Amino acid sequence: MTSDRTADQLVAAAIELFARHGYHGASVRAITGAAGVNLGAITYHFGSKGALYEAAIAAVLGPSTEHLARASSLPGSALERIERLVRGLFEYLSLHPQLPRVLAHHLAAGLPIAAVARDTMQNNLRLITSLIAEGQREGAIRHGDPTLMAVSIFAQPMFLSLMRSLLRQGLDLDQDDPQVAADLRDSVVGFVRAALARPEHS
Amino acid sequence: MTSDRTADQLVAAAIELFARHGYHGASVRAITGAAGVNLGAITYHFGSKGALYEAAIAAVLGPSTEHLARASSLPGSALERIERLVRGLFEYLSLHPQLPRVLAHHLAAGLPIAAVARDTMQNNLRLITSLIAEGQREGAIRHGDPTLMAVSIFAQPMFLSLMRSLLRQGLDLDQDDPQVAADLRDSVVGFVRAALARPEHS
DNA sequence: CAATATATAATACGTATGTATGAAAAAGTC
DNA sequence: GACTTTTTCATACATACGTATTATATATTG
Repeated sequence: MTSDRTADQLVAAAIELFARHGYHGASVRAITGAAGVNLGAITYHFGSKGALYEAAIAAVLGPSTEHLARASSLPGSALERIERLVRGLFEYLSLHPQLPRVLAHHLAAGLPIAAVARDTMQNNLRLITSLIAEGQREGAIRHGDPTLMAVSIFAQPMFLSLMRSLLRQGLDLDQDDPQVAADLRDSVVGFVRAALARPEHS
Repeated sequence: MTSDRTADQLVAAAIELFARHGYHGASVRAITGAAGVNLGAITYHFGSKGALYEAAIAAVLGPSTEHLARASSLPGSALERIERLVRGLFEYLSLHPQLPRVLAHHLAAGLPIAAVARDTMQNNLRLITSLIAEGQREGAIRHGDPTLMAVSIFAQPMFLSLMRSLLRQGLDLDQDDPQVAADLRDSVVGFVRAALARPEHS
C-alpha cells in the first residue's frame, strides 16, 4: 500500500495552486493537469475538490508543530529556546513557503476554520506561550499576557513570508538571496529577544 | 457630478467580496447583486472586472498612508510617535478590516503587485522606518536595520487582523469585544516599545 | 422642447467550471 | 490463468462565468 502516487501528486499540486490562486482560482483541470493525472482523479481519490482542499491544508500545516517542537526542545533558557523556535519557524517557512499563502486565503475568507488549521495553529501558539510563561517564571522575560506575546512573535515570520513578493518589488528585499534572508531572520530574532527580555535595572 | 453612486457602490461591494472570496471567488454577478446594480455596470463603469479589482485595492489601501502620517505627526519623541502610529494602524484596520484580507489574497498570488498597493505599502513602511532612524539618532532606539524593524512592526497589526477568525475560533479571543481589542493593541504596543527601546545600562 | 449624451437594463454568446458516467486498463487474489 | 477489485481514462452534463450587444430610460445641453 506504499504511497498512493496519484493522491500525493494531487496534494502537492493542490498546495501550490491553492496558494497561488486561492480555492476558486485553482480549477480541477489546472490541478489535475499540473499533477499530470486524469481529470477524474480528484473525485476518485478525495471525493470532491473541497476534500482535496482540506487535505492540502492538512499537508502544509500539519507537520509544522512537530518541527517547531523539535527546534525548541534542546536544553537552554526559555529565551534561547524561543529564539530557536523562531529560527525553526523561518526554516519551516523556507521549506513550505505555501503555508502562509494557503493560510492567508483561508483566513481572509472569515469562514469556519478547518479543524486541522485551527488545532495546528493552536498548538503552535501554545508552544510559544508556554515558553514565554516559563521565561517569566525564571524572571528573564518581562510581564505581559504570554498568549498575546506569542501572537506578536508568530506574526512576524508568517507575514514576512507572505510579503515576499511585495518586499522584493517595493523594497528590493529579495528573500531568495541567502544574505537577505539571513538578515531578515536575525532582525526578527533580535526584535523578539528585545521585546521579551526583562529590562535591566539601572 | 457629485459622486457616481453606482461606481461607489460597486467598489464598496467589491472590497467586501474580494476580501472574502478572493478575485476568482467573487463573481461579477455576486458583486453587482450585492451592490444592487445591473449586471453590466462593472463593464460600463470600469471596463472589466480586473479594473474594478484595482480600484477596490486602491480604495482600501490608498487612504492608509495619510491616516498613519496624521496619527504620527503630533510632536513627541520618536518612540512616542511610533506608538501613536501603531495605534493609528489598529484604528485604520478596525475601520477597514478588509485591507489585510484583500492584501493577503493579492500577496499570496505572487504576481506583480498592483502599483497602488506597492507604493502605499512602501510609503507606510518608510514612515515607520524614518521614525525609527530618528529614534536611533536620538539614542532612544537600539541599533539595527530600521527597514527590517519597520517590517516587524507592521506585520503585527496586519497579521493580527487577518487572524481575526482564527483567534476567535482557536483561542477565544474575540476582537469584536472592545476589551479584547484594547488588550491586543496594548500588548502589541508594549511589545514594539520593548523591542525598540535601547537597553538601559546596568 | 427637441437633440444628444450618459446611464441602466435585459439578454445572448462562447467558454470554463465541478462532477457524473461508463468503458478500459492495471493490480491484486485465489 | 480466470476472477475480482482498484485505478485510470475519455467524455458528457448542467451550471456559472465574464463580457458584448442591443434596447430603453434618464440627464444634459442648445
